[in-house]
Amino acid sequence: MGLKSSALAKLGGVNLQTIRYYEREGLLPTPPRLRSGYRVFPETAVHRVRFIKRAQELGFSLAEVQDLLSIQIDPTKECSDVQRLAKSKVADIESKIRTLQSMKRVLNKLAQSCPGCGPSSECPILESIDAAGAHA
Amino acid sequence: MGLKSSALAKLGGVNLQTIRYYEREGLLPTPPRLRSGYRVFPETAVHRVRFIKRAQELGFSLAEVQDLLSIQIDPTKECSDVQRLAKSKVADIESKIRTLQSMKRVLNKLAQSCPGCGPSSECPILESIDAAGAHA
DNA sequence: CTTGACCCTGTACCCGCGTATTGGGTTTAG
DNA sequence: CTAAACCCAATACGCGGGTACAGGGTCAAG
Repeated sequence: MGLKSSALAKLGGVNLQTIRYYEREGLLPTPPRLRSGYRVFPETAVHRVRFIKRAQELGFSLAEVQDLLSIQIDPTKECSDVQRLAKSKVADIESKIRTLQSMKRVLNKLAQSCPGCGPSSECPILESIDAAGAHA
Repeated sequence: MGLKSSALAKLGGVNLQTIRYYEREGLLPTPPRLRSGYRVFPETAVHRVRFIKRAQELGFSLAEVQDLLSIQIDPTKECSDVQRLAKSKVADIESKIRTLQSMKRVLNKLAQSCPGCGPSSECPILESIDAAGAHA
């Protein structure tokens, strides 16, 4: 019963150092210790580690994961609080997507303007980056 | 004739420190110095600084900007080399977009599954992140 | 009793891209 | 002549999310 740090790391799919890092950052509750000083985590900590990793995959920063966790724990918090965070993260992601799409659009236009042959000194791509004018 | 560091910074729209940083990183050619040690950049350096900033806006890292610049300078390099870099950057961006879109899709599904009311302890969003199973 | 596998703390380091600070030397206008 | 405004080099710091290393204690098997 109870997991030592490296067991938790293994089960959670993360590095041992990461466990300690998460504890320092307050993402994992401070575990009790054996008289030797060894940490003993409850089994539920595996759950917690996986929660963190999965929330990260959804685009949440560790600070935001903190928020999610504290909402989860605080009984006065509501589902709507969670939903608000989720929606704001979606907006966040959408804005990143828009930025990337505009980069892609410009790059594609540049790539098309280039014949793909000839000396680089006359490459329209480079010239166009050089001539950095107004470009909606 | 010739620009001192801070003049170049102003014209290039960057911080003075950034100019020195770019020089250290080899993005700006080593400028000649006055006997006082002051750098004197040619006017064309403004061009260079703007090139760097614009390439960054298109998603290129400074290391990649290096590549672009060395292609631009090397007369044996061809337009096709530039085009290759541009296309691979587009692929790069597309992959980032796909990742973000999949995050967004999952988050939206989660947000929809949440009634927006009730205690956070029963929030389907949190439960779903918790239950981190296989999720294409 | 020793060896090896494990755990601890504290500290330093990594990535990219700068920015700030400290402690000087220079140049120029008044 | 002096003070402001500028330049220099070297170094440290910031973000986010870890990772590595050094120098120790601990625990189980043989």
